[in-house]
Amino acid sequence: MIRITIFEDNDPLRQLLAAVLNASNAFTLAGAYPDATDILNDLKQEQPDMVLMDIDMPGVSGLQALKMIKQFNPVIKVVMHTVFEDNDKIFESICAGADGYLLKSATEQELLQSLLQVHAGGAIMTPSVARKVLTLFAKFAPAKKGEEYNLSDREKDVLRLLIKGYSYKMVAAELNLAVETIRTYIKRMYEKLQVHSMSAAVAKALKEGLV
Amino acid sequence: MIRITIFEDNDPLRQLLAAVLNASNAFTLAGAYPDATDILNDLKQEQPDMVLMDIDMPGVSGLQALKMIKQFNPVIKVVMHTVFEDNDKIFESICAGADGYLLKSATEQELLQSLLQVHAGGAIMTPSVARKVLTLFAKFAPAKKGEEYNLSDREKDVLRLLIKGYSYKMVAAELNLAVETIRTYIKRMYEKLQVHSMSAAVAKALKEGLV
DNA sequence: GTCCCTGTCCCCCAAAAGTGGACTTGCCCA
DNA sequence: TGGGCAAGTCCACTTTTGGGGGACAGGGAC
Repeated sequence: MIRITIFEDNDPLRQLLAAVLNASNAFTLAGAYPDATDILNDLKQEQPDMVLMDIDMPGVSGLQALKMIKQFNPVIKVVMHTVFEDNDKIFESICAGADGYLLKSATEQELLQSLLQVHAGGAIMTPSVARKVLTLFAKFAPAKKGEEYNLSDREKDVLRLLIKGYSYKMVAAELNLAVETIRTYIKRMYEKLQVHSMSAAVAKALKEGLV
Repeated sequence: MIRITIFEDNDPLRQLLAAVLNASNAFTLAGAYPDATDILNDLKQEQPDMVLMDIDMPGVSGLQALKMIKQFNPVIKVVMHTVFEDNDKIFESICAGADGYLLKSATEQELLQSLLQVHAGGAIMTPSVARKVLTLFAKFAPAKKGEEYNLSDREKDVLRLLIKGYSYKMVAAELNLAVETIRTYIKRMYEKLQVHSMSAAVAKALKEGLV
């Protein structure tokens, strides 16, 4: 039996969820609270395997609660539960280590199914949320690799060090080369990248995912 | 009826998929191919609403095919289909705009269900893939932690321009200020960021999502 | 009121960065 | 088999930065 704790400020909904989970033969309710004010104590006492967390709660928000849970014990799976598809909240939840993001519009079947899959080590999102995640992802990550600047190995070495804030001297020391040599690498690199300063090169490298 | 085209080099599997899709009353098979060598022509002739794409095919890979489809017509939904949970391929697929990423271990029910949800505008991933995506996401995205450097508005302005490769002079010109003023901002900023060069400041700003 | 942060400006000076050559070594290739 | 060419090594010269000072007005904070 999977021990699960619910945080949900809406009384009827919380009772419904509790009933649904208790009725299933896979879950046993460890606890059900209308808010997360005393969450750490609740968790310590009940030791749930997972938590179903409403995002919008008075007092401690679901997001804060999520962070506290993951800090307390990252093994506890946390599924966020909300009516809104708010990009920022989705984004924050994911970054805070949420294991799932379900809309309240999901059916009981879907909910149970999803919770089981999370317990099995997966992560779940309703398709509309998944769409947003993928969109966000594609926007954030795509260090577009399209541009190929043909930097030589040495040039990339140098670039990596520049990104760490090294000066010509420090790079030279690090690579056991003369400073003058470094100057040339950088010079040629600037030509390839079409920049004229370290900061521009570093910015380009980080933004386009070179190195 | 949703028009769908299949690319799958494994003959029995392709035939099975075709049969399953044809048997459902939601889909109609627009085409089924063992490879994507002539994909653009295939798409032009059949005008499918969506594509189920095997990733590992001889000749044109599923990844390449995905990119071609999205370039040809981004409206066509593409669901990637594979046996492997390969991080790189997941990553690339997402960045190339895939609308879903299904493992071949999914049941027929799940497959049909998922394709329907994609057609409805969602995105789908098997839970294990979703887990990887979330992990990648949390790693890639915004290291924007609580680090607060208390940069003033002007300092942030300057920082933004430095990231664009501007020199002190250019920043001064852009903001209609004396170069000496810019020097002061940058000096104070360096102290706050605890760096000693433009490149280090730019790197820090980009890595930690300041500005 | 005084203290401290911001915004604006100034000087000086040493160090670092940016640019223009120049030389050697390989390697590709015609 | 000699020319071209990218990469690796180095020097000289000019500009830009970085870090050290100060100055002064306006605004909150205390």
